[in-house]
Amino acid sequence: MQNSRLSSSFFLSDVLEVAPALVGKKLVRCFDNGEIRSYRITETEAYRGEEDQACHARRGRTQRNRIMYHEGGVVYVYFIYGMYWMLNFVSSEKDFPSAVLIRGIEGFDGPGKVGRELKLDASFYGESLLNSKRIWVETATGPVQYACSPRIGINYAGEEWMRKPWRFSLIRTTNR
DNA sequence: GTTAAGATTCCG
DNA sequence: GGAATCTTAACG
Repeated sequence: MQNSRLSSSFFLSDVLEVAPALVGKKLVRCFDNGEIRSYRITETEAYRGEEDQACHARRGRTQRNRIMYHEGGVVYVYFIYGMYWMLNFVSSEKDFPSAVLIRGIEGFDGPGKVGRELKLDASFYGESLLNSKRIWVETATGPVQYACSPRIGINYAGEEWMRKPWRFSLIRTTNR
């Protein structure tokens, strides 16, 4: 139980398996002052391949998205709207660009709030979830139910891609 | 070198 | 509905 950090094989699967599987897992963050907090992941979104018009890799490899072509298990962060750091976990095999956007963690609903709470910055770009001392993901026990729905904020991607039900939200049943 | 737009959130 | 705010990408 101490050593329940998710391993490489978890992140090497297709992003459409990894994204829903992350719902309900525990995101652990060790801050610079030594404080450790863990949060249950409540909402994720999948971005999959160059053909996905909502994905940052839709125009091929660039300076910003190059980490998406890395094999699964590393962090992809980027700054947007001049205010927010978005947290993503790269998945799948090397050279297939895909990532899971962490849209919500327990108590912090919304990708911008997640980044702010976790005090993310550019230094997390490419951080490995497999051996980082600052951020990683742990397994959680018990059954998890989630709902699928269309992704948010991707109007530019076109009808076909806007419709994909690639957002995964935790459903609370008994608790609360 | 310059410019336009974005996986959002908060406030009015 | 609009502002906040800055990086990236797409020009030239």
